[in-house]
Amino acid sequence: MALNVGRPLEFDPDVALEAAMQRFWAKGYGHTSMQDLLVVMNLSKSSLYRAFGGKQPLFRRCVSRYADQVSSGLREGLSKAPSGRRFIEAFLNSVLDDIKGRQRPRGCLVMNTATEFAQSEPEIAQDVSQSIHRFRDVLQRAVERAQEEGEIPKERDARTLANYLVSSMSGLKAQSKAGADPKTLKGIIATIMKTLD
Amino acid sequence: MALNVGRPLEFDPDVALEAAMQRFWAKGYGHTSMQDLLVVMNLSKSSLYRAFGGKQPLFRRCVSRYADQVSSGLREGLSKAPSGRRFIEAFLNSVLDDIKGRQRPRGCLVMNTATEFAQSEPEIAQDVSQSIHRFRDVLQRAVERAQEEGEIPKERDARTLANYLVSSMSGLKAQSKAGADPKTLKGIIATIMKTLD
DNA sequence: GTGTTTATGGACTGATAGTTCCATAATGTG
DNA sequence: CACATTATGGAACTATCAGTCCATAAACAC
Repeated sequence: MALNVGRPLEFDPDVALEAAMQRFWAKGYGHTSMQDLLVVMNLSKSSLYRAFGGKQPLFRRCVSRYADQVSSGLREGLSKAPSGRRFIEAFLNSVLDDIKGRQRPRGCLVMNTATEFAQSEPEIAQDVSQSIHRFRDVLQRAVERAQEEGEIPKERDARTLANYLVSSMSGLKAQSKAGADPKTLKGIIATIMKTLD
Repeated sequence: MALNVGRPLEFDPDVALEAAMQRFWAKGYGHTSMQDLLVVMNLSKSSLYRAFGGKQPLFRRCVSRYADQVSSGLREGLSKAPSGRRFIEAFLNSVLDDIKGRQRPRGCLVMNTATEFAQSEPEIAQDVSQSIHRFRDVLQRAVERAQEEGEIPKERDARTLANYLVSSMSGLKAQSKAGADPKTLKGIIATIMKTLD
């Protein structure tokens, strides 16, 4: 085995990846240049290419990283939530955090990617689809828990409601990107919640 | 007045604009190059710049054109619909048309624009916001009509429900762009419709 | 210290981006 | 038939794009 051979990396790949992810999240794939990435990741061109392969491979790793963070965040949130229904409410309300203290809402990196590429890159479409399924699975468990807790009627189909919640969240984030004010968003959220009765 | 002076245009601006709009709709602003536009609009670079001013001015006219077409289409659909509620149902189901007979769903040009620019260009943000308000207004009238027809409870706030429907439609289009299959979309639509009860 | 391996910085490349400019062409006017 | 006006085609321009290459540097093995 040839481990620990050669000059060691001068940067932390995890830190660099996080910086790249934040950039792609804020500006999208097309509007992020390699120059942008080099600056925020604070490394040289050769290092970036050697470590990450190029712009698109780097982007896919960022999307994957984002999906990991979000879905594990959701799982943790669900485990700590007082009830399934309260978790769903908090989940929807999180769209308001995207506006507060930020000049431009970033939306969800996965859905932004879906919109930007729209099935034009099969590998990316695959990544997107898989990430969404993971989000959906957590929400489905939340719905099932809420049903056990008597806060959502048991006769509703949990899978369908989970898909509905993912779709609703996409819509909310789209509205916030389009400039909707918090009051409007809150009205929409309340309407979505009413669907669960 | 100096009308009909000079060499006449060799192309129909309306036809050229429609072609550009279709292209921006299918590929987004960033992924559409001037070269693409020259080909689909079938005119020379100088003609494009002289007639439309450049890429961004052209894009804004395309978005405006799209919004005009969609909102007048919605108004006509509402006037011909058997009921307000049936119109809303048809409106939501139209997301399925975006998939049928097309390899890549295009979504809604206005929401795609909102996602791509996310308030980074104030003028475009303004265009987007105004277009969404126009869509919302038609849906609000549909809700009010449905309320008069007894198909939606009168105590519901029509404006809020209209915002909810716009948001829901954005979510549906995002899901279709992310590769959701028709069965999933239909389940989401049914859930949205149930909200109106 | 020599050799091997990997990382780094910076110059370089070819392609393409959006835009400008100018000579030429086509119209109506006087 | 000039003249003013507008449109067209294509070359030229500057900037920037993503990506490659190579000489040099830093580590460990022997």
